Amino acid sequence: MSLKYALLGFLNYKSMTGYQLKQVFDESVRNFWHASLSQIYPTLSHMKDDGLLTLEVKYQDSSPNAKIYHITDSGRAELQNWLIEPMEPAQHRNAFLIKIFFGANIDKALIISQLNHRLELAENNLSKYQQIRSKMTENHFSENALTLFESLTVDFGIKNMEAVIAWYKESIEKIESIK
Amino acid sequence: MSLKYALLGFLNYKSMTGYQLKQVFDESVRNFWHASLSQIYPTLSHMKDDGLLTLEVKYQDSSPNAKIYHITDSGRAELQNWLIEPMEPAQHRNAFLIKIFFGANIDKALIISQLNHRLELAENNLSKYQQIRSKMTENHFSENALTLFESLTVDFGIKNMEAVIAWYKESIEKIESIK
DNA sequence: CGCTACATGTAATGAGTTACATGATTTT
DNA sequence: AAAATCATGTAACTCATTACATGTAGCG
Repeated sequence: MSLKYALLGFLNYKSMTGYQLKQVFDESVRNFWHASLSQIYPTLSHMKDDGLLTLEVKYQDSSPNAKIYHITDSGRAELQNWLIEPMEPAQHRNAFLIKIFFGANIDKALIISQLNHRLELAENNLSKYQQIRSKMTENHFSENALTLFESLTVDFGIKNMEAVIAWYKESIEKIESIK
Repeated sequence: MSLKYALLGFLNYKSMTGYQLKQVFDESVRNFWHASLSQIYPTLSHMKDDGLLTLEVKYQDSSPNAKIYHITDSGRAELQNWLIEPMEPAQHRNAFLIKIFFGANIDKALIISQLNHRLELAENNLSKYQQIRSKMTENHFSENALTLFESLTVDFGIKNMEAVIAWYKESIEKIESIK
């Protein structure tokens, strides 16, 4: 369960509500980690039970009471341990490659159009990531440890999109050239 | 549930037992899809209930009876539909990038050693994939539609490993250069 | 008048992992 | 004698998605 560690990471920077954590997720790590509110809320509550967080309730008239979570020493230790301890690379499943693997079963034009669709999406993603990266450079991001690491995750996205874009293009050509 | 479609894909080529399907998986698509026997068996049984497969029991003395599954017309149609219909790209989670994102919280040497470990693994994977690819070329693979698609999945793995290897190397350099 | 933001959850379902259970035959 | 191969499963658990449920305030 890495959601736990991502939550600890953000709460280590600043105490927040589940709702705010969702926003922070969506602004920063959405491209490689996403979590819904209906997953965040019970996870926070469970982490509180485990002593990783404490809860401060802020009473409000207009909205339901906001539950502000604070990281505890125990939570900080848990985060540290997770960051320090090496973990084996996850074996990602790729359903699209299953489709490609069995691609000979359908008309090649139908595969090519799916590849083209994904090529377009990947090109959009790439330019989105490149824009994020440019802004980081403008803002003198990645000149200190704190921001360097954030910029590396964007670089990962860029490298990845470049690789899949090249693969989409080559694959389309190869499939077109076969009789 | 893509396991279902992967099973249909293989059973479309040849009728098999769950045990044999596991072997076929491990020999061909393991690098982008893996399934355990304890997941395959109930899935096959469920697919049979749904009319996608029929069951032929082969009585044996030495081992438990082998259950050979055959794809039905309905199963073939389901496979076709899935192959034809476009699907949105999955949003993969990457726990390691979460670690990198919060990397400033720990000693940089501990991050670098994790990056180096993964770099080594990725280089091993790359050469493994390249060997598979060479054998395919030797065997005149990828000269017809049936084998071309299989070779494309290997090319994907190669492109991907090359990209992450470059990222690992750049990241290590950047982290080392920061004070 | 409807949409978005704020703010919280529960319940059901699906997908996958890990542990447990059985047992003969063949290979090292 | 131990390990691998053949061959089947069940049960408990984790992680994540989707649907459902509630309600105010402010903006256009």
